[in-house]
Amino acid sequence: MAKSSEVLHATQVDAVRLGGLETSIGLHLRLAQLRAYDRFFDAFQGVDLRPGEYSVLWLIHQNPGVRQGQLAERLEIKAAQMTKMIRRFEDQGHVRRVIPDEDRRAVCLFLTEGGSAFTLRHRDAFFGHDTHNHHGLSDAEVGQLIQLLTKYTTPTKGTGQ
Amino acid sequence: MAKSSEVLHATQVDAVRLGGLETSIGLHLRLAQLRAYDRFFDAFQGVDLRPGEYSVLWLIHQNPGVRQGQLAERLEIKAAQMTKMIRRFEDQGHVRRVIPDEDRRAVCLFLTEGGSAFTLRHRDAFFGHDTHNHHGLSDAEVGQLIQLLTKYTTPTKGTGQ
DNA sequence: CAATAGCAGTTTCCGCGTAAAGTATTTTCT
DNA sequence: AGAAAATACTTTACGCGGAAACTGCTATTG
Repeated sequence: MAKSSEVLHATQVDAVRLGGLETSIGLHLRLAQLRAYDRFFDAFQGVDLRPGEYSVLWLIHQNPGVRQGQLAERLEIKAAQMTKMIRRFEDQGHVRRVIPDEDRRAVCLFLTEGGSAFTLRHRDAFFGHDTHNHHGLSDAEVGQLIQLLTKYTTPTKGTGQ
Repeated sequence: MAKSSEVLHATQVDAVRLGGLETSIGLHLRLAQLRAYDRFFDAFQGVDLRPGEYSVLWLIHQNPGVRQGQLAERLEIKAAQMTKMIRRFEDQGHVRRVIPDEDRRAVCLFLTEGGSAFTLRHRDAFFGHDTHNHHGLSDAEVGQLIQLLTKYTTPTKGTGQ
């Protein structure tokens, strides 16, 4: 019965005619990103953290004193969203905000001791789920995929074809 | 001055040490999807439509009478979200909902005349932005990218790695 | 054929992500 | 130096997207 329902299930999905949508990069990107999310949450079960949040913690760990705006720009997170995220991290005791004397508009970010421990504790969960064990893709394929995504994201202006 | 600020700008972004994040598929997928969104909105200037919404209209156009659940499953849109989207389309006069006698729980979807015209009118904007003119990627690269994304999204279970 | 389980879709509630406006500080221009 | 512009972030308001609970209909089961 499980089998027959699965077959029926597959039949229904395949029954939808895509009419050209099957070659839509946008749709494939969406579906791929949903998988990436699933895998992240599998690796971070019960931790209540999102991929973007771990990325921010990791970058602060790698760049102590980095400014919010630099992280926002690099990760293409909007400034408003970054403010809220950092506020949450501050409330959780993971991140410390420092207003530098050199420019009192800016905010420099540091991990607390607890935040650093947290970040390192989940390092393998994050990079393991994403950098290694790429769920069916060989290392070469991962390299190719990243290269193609980068090319799609950053159209070559000067050196391009 | 524009030039010097651009240089400074680039310097700041490059100053962020990624520490392994540069090979994160998840991050690259996010950045690529943001570009796909940008390009869609460029192509649909002033139309107030999102990629997922056009996809749904297109699939209804290709599959008159298709059920909400089938679209939701194929596009991995949650049922709750699909309900709201279809409601909006109905309010705009693009889509007609029909409860079939064969199963009065279900909802079958049809484009109205206006909805069909709307969908066809923007067909090139959608497929042009996404299927052709892939912003720096050759046709072969697009094929490769889609193949890799598909493989990432749907890990081969039976045939193994 | 009534009771139970399952299904298709809807409603409610909540949080994230964004745009736009606001605040405080620094830089530029004259 | 003082006015204007730019910068770095914050606040506010709003819509989308998701989880969970709910409604109404259909299929199963004893």
